[in-house]
Amino acid sequence: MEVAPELLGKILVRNYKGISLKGIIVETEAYLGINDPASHSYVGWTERNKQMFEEGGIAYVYFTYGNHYCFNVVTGKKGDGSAVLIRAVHPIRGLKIMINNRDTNDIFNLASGPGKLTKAFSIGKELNGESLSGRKIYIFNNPEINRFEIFCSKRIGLSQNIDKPFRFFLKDNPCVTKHKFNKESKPL
DNA sequence: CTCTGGATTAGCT
DNA sequence: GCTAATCCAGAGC
Repeated sequence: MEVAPELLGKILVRNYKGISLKGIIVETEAYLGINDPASHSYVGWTERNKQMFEEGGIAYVYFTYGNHYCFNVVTGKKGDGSAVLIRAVHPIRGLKIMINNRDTNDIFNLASGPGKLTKAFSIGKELNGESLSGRKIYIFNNPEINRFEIFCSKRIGLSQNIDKPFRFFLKDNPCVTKHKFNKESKPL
């Protein structure tokens, strides 16, 4: 829970075919682990969610709706099952590759959603369990941006435990997903 | 083994 | 705002 807003403003880097794809993280959601009914880890350890129960610092990537991958940062201690879903980033480098991956040239639409960003950054199940301080993909502090307004709202797309304000985003950033929850959001 | 629904998106009305 | 697309993990039998 504490980690999700801290990831905002940091830079996600994906080294893909020798090129660095970079984006500023602008939207995240916290999934607390085995006590959070909305979390995949709520049901306990399974083949699908096993990476969530590892020590934090690795990726949990899963496939959903028959079409899309979602990218999470595992944040807990071993056995916790907690993770942060990266919902959107603001692309800043490697735009040509992302445009090619996404079939759109609208910068604000390239990675403005969990399925969109995995496609733009070419993140698939082969990165499930990958270290986030390794070569293929990593996250680092952004030295330039340190002032921005963080808002929070309910999490999107859930059917259980839907009222917790565990979605965090940079206020007014154009790459944050458009959603009715935005207007009922409030400062963190 | 079969069935169901999902941490979504794009495209149409 | 509504829904098809499209697959697989989890649950039930």
